[in-house]
Amino acid sequence: MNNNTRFTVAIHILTLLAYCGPEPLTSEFIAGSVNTNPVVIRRILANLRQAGLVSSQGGPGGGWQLLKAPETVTLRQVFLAMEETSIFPLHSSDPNPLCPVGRTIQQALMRRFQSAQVALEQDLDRTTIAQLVQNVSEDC
Amino acid sequence: MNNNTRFTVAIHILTLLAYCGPEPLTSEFIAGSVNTNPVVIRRILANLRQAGLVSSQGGPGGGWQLLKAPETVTLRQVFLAMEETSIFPLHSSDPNPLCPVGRTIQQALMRRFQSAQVALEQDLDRTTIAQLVQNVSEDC
DNA sequence: CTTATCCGTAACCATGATGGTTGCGATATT
DNA sequence: AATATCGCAACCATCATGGTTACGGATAAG
Repeated sequence: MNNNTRFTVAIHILTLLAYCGPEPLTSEFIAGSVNTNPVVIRRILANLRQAGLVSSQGGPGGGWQLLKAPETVTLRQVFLAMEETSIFPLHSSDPNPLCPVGRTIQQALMRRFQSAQVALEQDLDRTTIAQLVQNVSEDC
Repeated sequence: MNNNTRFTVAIHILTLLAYCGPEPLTSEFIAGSVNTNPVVIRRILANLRQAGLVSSQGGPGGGWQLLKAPETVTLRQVFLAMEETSIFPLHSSDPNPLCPVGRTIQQALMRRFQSAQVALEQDLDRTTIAQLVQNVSEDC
């Protein structure tokens, strides 16, 4: 499965935005919590903005804000905002079309993988950013 | 999510073994269907053997055979045999422990991701190698 | 209007994962 | 003995990923 941490960081960012209240947070501040470079944060936030989850504002006092109530943002929405392709990639080189299995396996797998991804997304849809904020607060 | 094709190739191999009947198939023959190098095939088959799904035999006339009826082998078993770590990796560098969110987010995420993975596996468990063989046959 | 912030984005780099390849020893069949 | 096949280590090219620098543009504060 995918080996990048963008989904994890995206959730982290949104949880932080929800936790720290309505004031805008700068990418530098967020990077301090995530422990990475501000540009990495902005790259991910660009996707979240494209998905309508956050807005950005330049200049002093600027930064990033949530556009939706944390109760209404599910992990599924975040997952989709990251534009991951498929959770399971197919063959790196196309299989042998002269083999009955090679000729047909990819189409069959695409259907199965799609089904699995739907199941995954349905589970992700059951968790909201608000719930994660709740978790953090409990831990204090 | 993970970006490797081992799961896909593993399913391909097992489907081929089930489709081509009980005679052993060589890694070279399998590689011809998958369109890759025999060593790549053997690497994946080593995992499947470790999981008790196939057996291997050296020497002329040797090769690989299924150890279980295709009706009893689900995609979940294949998935687990590949020993993928977690479908969603956590941060590459640990988040800031001085931040309330950074300090607690990983544990919360591990729980959520675990839940999502269970949902995924449950869906994978609904498909057997026999069903994939059926798909191939229909297509002929 | 000038200055200090802050975002937006391109470009580059180091690192690691992945798949492909070669080589050779071990094993089993004939 | 000869052949076919696995087992496995070693190496390599390619690519994805995250980190970093750099710089232009926009905006708020004074």
